[in-house]
Amino acid sequence: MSEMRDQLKTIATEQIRKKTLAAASFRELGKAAGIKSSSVHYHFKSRDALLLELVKDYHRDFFAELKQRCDEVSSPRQRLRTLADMFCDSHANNMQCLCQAYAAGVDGLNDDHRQVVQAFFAELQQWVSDTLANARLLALPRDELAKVIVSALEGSLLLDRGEDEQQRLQATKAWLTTLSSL
Amino acid sequence: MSEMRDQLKTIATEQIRKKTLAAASFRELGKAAGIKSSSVHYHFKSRDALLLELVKDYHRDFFAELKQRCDEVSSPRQRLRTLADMFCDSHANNMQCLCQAYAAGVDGLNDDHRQVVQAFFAELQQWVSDTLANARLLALPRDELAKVIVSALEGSLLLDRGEDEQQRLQATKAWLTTLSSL
DNA sequence: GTCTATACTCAGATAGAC
DNA sequence: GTCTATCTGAGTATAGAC
Repeated sequence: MSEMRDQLKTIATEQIRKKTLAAASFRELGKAAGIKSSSVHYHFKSRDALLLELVKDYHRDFFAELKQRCDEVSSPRQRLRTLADMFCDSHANNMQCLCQAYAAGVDGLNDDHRQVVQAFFAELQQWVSDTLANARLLALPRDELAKVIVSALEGSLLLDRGEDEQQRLQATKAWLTTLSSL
Repeated sequence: MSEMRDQLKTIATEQIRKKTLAAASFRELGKAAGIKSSSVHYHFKSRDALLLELVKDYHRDFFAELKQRCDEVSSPRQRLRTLADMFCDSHANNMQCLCQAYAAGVDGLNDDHRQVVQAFFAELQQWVSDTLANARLLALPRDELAKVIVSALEGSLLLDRGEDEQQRLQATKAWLTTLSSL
């Protein structure tokens, strides 16, 4: 992979997360990287192909960071807080979740895109469910509770977008610590 | 208000909720209504003005329906289920929440838009908080729990988008019934 | 690898005829 | 109210020179 190629992907991801899916145009990417849009086509055969790569990279990088951050964290409660902190950090950097941005913009997306986006959410739910494995007294089956937790985190990040205060994110974080005898 | 004007607003809202914010262009609206895009400008002085009106109408209509649906519902638990059902119905109609679509597309929006969108979420949180007023044994202050509930509902609707199953919506709905001694 | 040039399509917006 | 015509700008994409 060339450096320019990686740079373009970095810029594209940032544009989408800070603005919208539509904001990552070949023209904008080229301008930000100092080349022409026609040159961007040398690196990516189409915009669809680029968008697909971005999700796959995001998926990989997200879980790499999550696992790294949880390396020394043993308690389920602390692991959930660590996950919530990743969402809070996104907000602090004025970034939405890439997959959530894709979900909101589906009509320009094909089946491949939808599939990888759902794969991200599914793995996130699985991670949360695994984290809850040793919890007792849960009001719901842990697979179901995991779906609620992921929805609440993604929803909080989206609803707090553009606001200074993290009112929903902090509420969700507080809620996570009350879930059970973790 | 002319009929064409109302028709254009109806079409625009549907386009945004079924597709994306960007899908509601003057050209598309005109085509769907059988007039030219230049004629749409007769009814709305700018796209920004149209978008602003749409949120205000959505806000009004959403709470009108919510209150109507809750007319004969007394128990807090049943009221929360009724709210969740409105989100499930949106999904069944392949619609996202208008305000959530706006939140995901903020970069094309101005301060006026952000303000009315946040007003919608704030009122929804207030409604949920009021509904929880008589609940006991909540793990969080009810204002905080209300934020989590709204985030979970909005997040569920978004993450389930494009999927046949309502896996997150149904999980969230089940969770709502477990909250406390409602 | 990057460029210019080009083709096509779409968007928002306005002027002026009817 | 709706039209045609037009302007400006942005987007994806390709061909071919360097």
